[in-house]
Amino acid sequence: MVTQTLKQEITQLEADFCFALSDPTRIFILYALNEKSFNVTELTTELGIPQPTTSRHLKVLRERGLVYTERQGTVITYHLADTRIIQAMDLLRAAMRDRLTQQAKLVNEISQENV
Amino acid sequence: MVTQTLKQEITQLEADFCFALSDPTRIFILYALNEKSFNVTELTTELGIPQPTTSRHLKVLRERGLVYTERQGTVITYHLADTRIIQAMDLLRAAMRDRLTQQAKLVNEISQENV
DNA sequence: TGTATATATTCGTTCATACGCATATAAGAA
DNA sequence: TTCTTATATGCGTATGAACGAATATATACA
Repeated sequence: MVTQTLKQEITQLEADFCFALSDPTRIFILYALNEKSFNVTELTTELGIPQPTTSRHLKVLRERGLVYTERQGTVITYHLADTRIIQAMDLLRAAMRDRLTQQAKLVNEISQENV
Repeated sequence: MVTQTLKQEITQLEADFCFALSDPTRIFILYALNEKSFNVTELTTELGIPQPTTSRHLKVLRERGLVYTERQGTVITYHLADTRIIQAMDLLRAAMRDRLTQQAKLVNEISQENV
């Protein structure tokens, strides 16, 4: 079936995309790039990590199309490819926040019952 | 600095959340649960994978709060915890789709130039 | 050409995940 | 209790990612 294969391809792509988002450093980079574009050295300073590490994370984001680059001489500036990525992250964060609040409420209720 | 630590904690949580989304099978499960709730056996049939595999994926989703469960006798029904997860995925898919379209356009233009 | 700066890659190691397979646990029914 | 069905977990293995450290590549400039 084509449909089945297509479905698998899409979810695979989606998983690839999400994988890029599954690292704190990369999330941080994306939020930073949402504010303004940065080059590798600037990002390295912002993150306080070794430059090779920054480059490697950027490679992951670049290869999967979450960021794109622009070269000016030796300096390569990284840009956020699509603001919907941040919008998606914001939605997830909102869902996450509500879950934590709800959990806290539950814990509270249980400790009340045990008084 | 508290702010720095807090920021790290949030991005870590966010990464955890995104990690749950970084597997095709789990994405498939979430879309399925967005249509209606399923128990483990039903999902196993839907996915065409071994039952232990389904259970393990569900565990990942459950532990990170993307789904929740309800027990009726021996049957455990899984529910999507928050529809914003699907909304976020839809945003990412839209961004992904546009990126692929744009790539295809570029490839096209390049092959035109070479005629 | 050589040098300096910016960025990317390689290598080796460590750690985490996914999966198949077998098995364990949980709940209901006989 | 035993049996059956539903779900979860343990074990061993293979694969993949992250990272530190060193090094390679690329561009500009003298």
